[in-house]
Amino acid sequence: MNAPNVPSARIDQVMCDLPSEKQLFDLAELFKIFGDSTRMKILYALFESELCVCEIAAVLNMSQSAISHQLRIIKQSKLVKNRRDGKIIYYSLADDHVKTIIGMAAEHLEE
Amino acid sequence: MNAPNVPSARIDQVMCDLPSEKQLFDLAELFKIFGDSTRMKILYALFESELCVCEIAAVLNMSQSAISHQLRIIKQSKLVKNRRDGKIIYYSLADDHVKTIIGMAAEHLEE
DNA sequence: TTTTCATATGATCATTTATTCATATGTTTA
DNA sequence: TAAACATATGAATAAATGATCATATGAAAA
Repeated sequence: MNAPNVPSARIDQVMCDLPSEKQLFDLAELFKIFGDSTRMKILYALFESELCVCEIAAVLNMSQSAISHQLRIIKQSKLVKNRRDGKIIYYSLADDHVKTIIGMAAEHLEE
Repeated sequence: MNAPNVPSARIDQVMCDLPSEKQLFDLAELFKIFGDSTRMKILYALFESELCVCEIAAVLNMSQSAISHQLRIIKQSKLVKNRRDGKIIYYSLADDHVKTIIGMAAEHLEE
């Protein structure tokens, strides 16, 4: 059940070239954000302009609560930021990384 | 509970600029691949060179079965390919998209 | 200050998912 | 052909996750 005829030196090599457990975990956590249709829709909606929670809920035709829960998750990853204007809270993309990352993935799918 | 003082025209605008339901779903499905530590480790291990299932299991210190199940999922997304050499099956990255996509995400985390 | 509106959040439930175990498939070697 | 090896796969289980409902918070308007 061990690796076959391969010198274990090669396995050690690959092993120690891996990023740290924490780095790998953080990366996976970040990608989890994109790995859900609802969150993907929210991010795409924000491509256009900043939107408040109500508007996002309207655009996705989902409940305010569901959107709010998802926004909380997305916010943790620092992919979006928000600002308050009275009782309304506007969300927007934090930077261009979102577009770039999604763009790369979209490219893969086109082939 | 509807969007506040915002003309619904803006909501319609954003709505119809969204990619199709299927495109959004496929994108999310692709990102799900990266959204798990084990699969992330497998992909990183394959950055170096092609590896057989046994080797990957050794590198990640996990069971052959667990790795095989995950490879099946990754293979569906066409991110990896494989070739058979006798009883050994070698897996490798299908193209450079994996590196690019992960690279972009890693950049986001570095800030 | 009471009401209303926009958003956030805790609990719950149903679904999805990752691993394990047992076993099947397919290839090589004795 | 039988035994050994590498990989794949189905069933089962525990843990994670997303939506809903009810309710809390916080700000503006009446």
